[in-house]
Amino acid sequence: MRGPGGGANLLVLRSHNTALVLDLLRTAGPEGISRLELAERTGLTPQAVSKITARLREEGLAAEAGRRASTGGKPRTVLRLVPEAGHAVGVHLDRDELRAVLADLDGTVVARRHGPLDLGAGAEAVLTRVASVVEELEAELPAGGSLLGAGVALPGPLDHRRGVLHRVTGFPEWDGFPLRDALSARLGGVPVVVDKDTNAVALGLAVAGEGGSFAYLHLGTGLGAGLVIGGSVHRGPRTGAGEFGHQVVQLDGPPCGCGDRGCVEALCLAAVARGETAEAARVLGTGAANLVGLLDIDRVLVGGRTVEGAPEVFVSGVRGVLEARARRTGEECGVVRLVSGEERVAEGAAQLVLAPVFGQDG
Amino acid sequence: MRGPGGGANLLVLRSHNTALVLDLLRTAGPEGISRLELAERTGLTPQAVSKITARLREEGLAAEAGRRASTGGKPRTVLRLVPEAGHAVGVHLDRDELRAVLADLDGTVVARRHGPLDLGAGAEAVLTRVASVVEELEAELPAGGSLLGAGVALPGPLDHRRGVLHRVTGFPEWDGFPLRDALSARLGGVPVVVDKDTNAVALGLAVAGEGGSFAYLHLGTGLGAGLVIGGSVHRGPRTGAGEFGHQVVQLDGPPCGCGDRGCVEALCLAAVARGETAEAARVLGTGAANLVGLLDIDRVLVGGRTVEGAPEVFVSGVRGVLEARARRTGEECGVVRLVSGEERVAEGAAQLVLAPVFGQDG
DNA sequence: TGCACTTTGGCAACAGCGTTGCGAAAGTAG
DNA sequence: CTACTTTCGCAACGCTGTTGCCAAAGTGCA
Repeated sequence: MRGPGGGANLLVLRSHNTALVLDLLRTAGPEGISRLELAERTGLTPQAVSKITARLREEGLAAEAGRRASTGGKPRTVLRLVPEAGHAVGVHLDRDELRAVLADLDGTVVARRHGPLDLGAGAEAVLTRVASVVEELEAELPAGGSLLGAGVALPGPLDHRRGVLHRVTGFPEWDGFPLRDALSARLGGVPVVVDKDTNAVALGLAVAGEGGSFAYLHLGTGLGAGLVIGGSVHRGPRTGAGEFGHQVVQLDGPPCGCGDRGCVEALCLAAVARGETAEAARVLGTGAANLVGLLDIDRVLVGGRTVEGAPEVFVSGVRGVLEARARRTGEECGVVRLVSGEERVAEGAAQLVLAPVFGQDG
Repeated sequence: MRGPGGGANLLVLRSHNTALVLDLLRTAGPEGISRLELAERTGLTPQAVSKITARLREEGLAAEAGRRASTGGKPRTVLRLVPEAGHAVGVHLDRDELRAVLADLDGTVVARRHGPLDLGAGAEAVLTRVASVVEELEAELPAGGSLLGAGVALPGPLDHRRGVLHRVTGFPEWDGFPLRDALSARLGGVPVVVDKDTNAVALGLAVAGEGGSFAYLHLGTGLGAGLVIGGSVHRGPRTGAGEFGHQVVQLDGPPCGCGDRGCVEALCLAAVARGETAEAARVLGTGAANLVGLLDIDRVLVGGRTVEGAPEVFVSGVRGVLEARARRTGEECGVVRLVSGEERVAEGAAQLVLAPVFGQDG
């Protein structure tokens, strides 16, 4: 909670606490949560919570949802988030495919689009395509519903803060393209947020309740990572963090496409190509263990097309390396878990817009 | 800025803004800073700043320090921090040496102690020694001065949050020793903070104006790191972050004391032992490049006894690897700089107590 | 020397935040 | 039906930063 320059005034205070309450309402789901419980969880007084929830109910963001059983007195009134109070579009641009979802405040997908895409067709063509998909989904908004914005997730390294792409691998014409502003202009001023696909997935996981600090490692045609530290996505000063794939784990090893030698990505994919999946998993695990040691994160999650090919091998391989390390250091081991889902990136992209409402990723 | 559970009330708001103003006063140094400048920098209104500074002056933490030249109107009154309003003791426990300093709010050292130490003499003996040194320094407080607390920095891995040591390398009897609470009890309740030596150095650098995100790499008898991300020391959920030395950069490489193979520490120190300093620097640089890529940090700083032996070789070696990586990724290179100073760790330890006053590391 | 102007910064009134005191509402227990 | 417990809103309050206004303290020009 901080305004421009770090100073906080009463408006900042209010939006901070409001976002906090909204987040607890969202986390509680359809069963809802009582005012007193909100007070306990936030550390605010019950009366403050009452005022905040009264305002939220007036604005249509929250509503009553029945009552709890009595514990000897007046039963608690249960409140819930009204998910239809706001929507966001999430777009996943891959090298050969486009997926887009319309999600409500709760993150629930209420409409979807998908089809082939040629990133090489040039910025203008892709931009037109994306804009029309967003408008199609906007047309499916429930009556009276409003679109908070559109989130776009795509591979290459990019500047999240300015919404500018650099070096989308294999497509030099995208270099320096101001995707955020261009798309926002096409959409008539609708707010647009742009981020790496791995960051979108990591954000989606964080919002879905994957607490604390964790890393999402994505092994597909390349190897990337999304880092969540203390509940928020870590992007770094130049928003280029998460360059996991070109971490060197074999000094003077085999050359990598990036120009260096012995990168995790090169070693891992080469092992996969040789059919040595277990070795690939061990290499991946070594990189993960380095990450865990440096940042002391709680968990590592692995995913991506290549992992899907042999999930058990990758999970147990990475887990093996991490557990061996944990036995030496005495620290709790970062647990490894497999995840999947076709629309995961698009849903995470929608969260780029939704999460700030709940005080996350703002 | 957040209270228990994340909820923020007016008290939290006030201490946040007060700390912000105090930090700007500290940063401005003896020349001071005007109210209007404080308002611009914090984003608060001039009137709010006036109220905050009035309170600080009443409490003796701030004072007027002359006036600026007029720019056509009433000249600005300049305010400054009163460094004597608070002091902290910083203690550096090394394997064979103890250094302690008494620092004022500004971080200026006003008294010092140092002498040999035997960490192997056991917890009780060392505790008595440390307590007496702290009391000696407390006696040197200026008249009316108060001691805010004592910060203790030492090598091994430890639990910063609970103030408990684990595995001080080579001294198993320290395992699980609750240093913070034990020392605090000896000192009659004076607040005590405990942290790794590398974290103390990193914090000291951050407070001294080393902005943004950076890593301090310490190469002495071992290899450790202190990470600062976005202005605050990153310790991780279990406060074990910064295990830089046992990052694997050579799969199946030579065995390390930790039980793994190909760790940066082992490779680096082995190269030093062979007299191949340039190779040691290249290995260190590779580990640093991995870190820079993962976290997208701004700068890397290297130090420690081994580095002091051939500073130019290490700096240029690490810089070479980082610049080569930057040429490939197109991202700005994390600059490498050499630092030194006998009391640096002890000064940083004092900042473990002082920094929270200024809203840092709290 | 005097007057107009600019800039700083305090005083007072204010709006809005969470807090406290109190009482109505809505249950259970006997 | 009565006593008790628990929830939760209303009203008054204290404290925050904000706004409107004016005194203070300079410069610049006639």
